Amino acid sequence: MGTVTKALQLLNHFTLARPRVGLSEMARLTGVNKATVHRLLSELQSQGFVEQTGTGREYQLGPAIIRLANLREATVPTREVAGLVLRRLSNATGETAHLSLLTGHMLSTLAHASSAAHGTRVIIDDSEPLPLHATASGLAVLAFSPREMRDGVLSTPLPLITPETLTDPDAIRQRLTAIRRTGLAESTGGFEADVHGIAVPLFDAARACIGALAVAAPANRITDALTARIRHELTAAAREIIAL
Amino acid sequence: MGTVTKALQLLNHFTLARPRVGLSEMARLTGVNKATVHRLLSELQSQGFVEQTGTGREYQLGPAIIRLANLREATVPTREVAGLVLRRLSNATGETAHLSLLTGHMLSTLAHASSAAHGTRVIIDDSEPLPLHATASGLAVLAFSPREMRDGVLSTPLPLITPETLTDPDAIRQRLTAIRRTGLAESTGGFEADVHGIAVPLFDAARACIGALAVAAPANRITDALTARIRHELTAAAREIIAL
DNA sequence: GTCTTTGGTTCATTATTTGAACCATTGGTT
DNA sequence: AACCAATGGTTCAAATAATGAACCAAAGAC
Repeated sequence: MGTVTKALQLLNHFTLARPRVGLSEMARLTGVNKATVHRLLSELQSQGFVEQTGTGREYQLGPAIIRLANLREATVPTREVAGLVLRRLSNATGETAHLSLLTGHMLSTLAHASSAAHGTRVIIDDSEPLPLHATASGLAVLAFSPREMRDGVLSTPLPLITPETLTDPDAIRQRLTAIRRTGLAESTGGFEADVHGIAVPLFDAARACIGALAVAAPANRITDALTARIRHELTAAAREIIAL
Repeated sequence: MGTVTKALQLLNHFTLARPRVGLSEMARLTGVNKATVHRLLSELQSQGFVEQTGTGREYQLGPAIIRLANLREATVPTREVAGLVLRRLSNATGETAHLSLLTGHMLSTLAHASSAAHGTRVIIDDSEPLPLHATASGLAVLAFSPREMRDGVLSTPLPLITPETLTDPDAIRQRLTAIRRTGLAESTGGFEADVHGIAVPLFDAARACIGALAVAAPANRITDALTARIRHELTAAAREIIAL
């Protein structure tokens, strides 16, 4: 694994629940030598990708990321375009819709929209990475990704996120062939308990799978009629997205 | 220079004016070998920090940056807090205020606010990096940074951005000692023609200079009364910011 | 006061990065 | 249609930078 990759992966250990991470803790989390972590963090810090808090102890994400995000938004207005589609999709289904793109071996949620149709709804956290094996979106992407990628993901141990998470590689492969047949992925409670997700894959101009569009609903609200409606709206919305 | 730093610096060559960059062009822009650039971009791509457009030619900033920015905003609400102060500052002065933080050898603008008091106003682009030698904010930071940093910046050739840009290291050093005395930096037209900037440095809990707070006004509107007002409001606002 | 953990540094060993030269492909020019 | 000059991408020996065990000093915890 390249040094750059290693450095960038450090950033993935900052989460909502753990926004600040100390040097030793980061070494423990990543299994990388402390000296190495220190050098990588120093380089990230010198470029503003992380910064040290207050009196200089723990590390947290830095301001350079904000600047680059502003630039990305200004030049690649995916999010704006996606916003329109997502709002329509969430209104049409009465549920929460989100669009997530492949970044490394996980999905980054680009944008989401939820409907006011019900008092309860699924909440999406745009800053939380989605695992490929435990979400409908992830399965959709996995199903339509190149074989090497699939093998890469399924050959590493798959974390159990909820008691319902599918972690058996063979069982997942079976699911994936079914998904390839239908073009639709579904998953219940594999990432968040009581959440049912339905997702379709998204492709770029070179026909490579780059992400997924999904609708998530509270599991108890799921009926055949609702899934049928969601499936229909999803495929329609996906066609719109393709015309980026 | 470390490999990670080199990779991260590639990202700085994406700008509003040049959002997509090809492999050869990036090699030319950075002076790095094409093969090296290719490997670095591949690593950045594998983590979603850049992506290739459409049929796979040029590179552009990737979606992972958006996810991290969301996370940074959610966990380090600097921008929200800064927004309040900036709005007050811009209202009090009738001009445009912005807060920028040091990232590497440049400043990243975290947030800005402008006033509706006049028909003309300075426009701030949050995605544009500010050079240290050509802006009031940059001079403020430079003046209060450690000597090694100052020497590092002033020993490399300083680009002429407008005809007015100060590029002579000795002249700049003189300005910096004056700035250290007053605690205030001013600059006219060094970065954008007809823009007058006034800035104060910001420090973290360890008393290290981490950025600057600034007010920018059209040069033709500048009077002694206005600069006095801006200076007063700036120092007041800076005190608020310190209490992050 | 001692013990443990923290952030950070050192330096010989090791593995990765580097770049000149090299393809294959595309798009423009004559 | 032949040619030329770009492009994105690849190869491999040589050079360089990354690595990690051991080591500090400082700060909490007990």
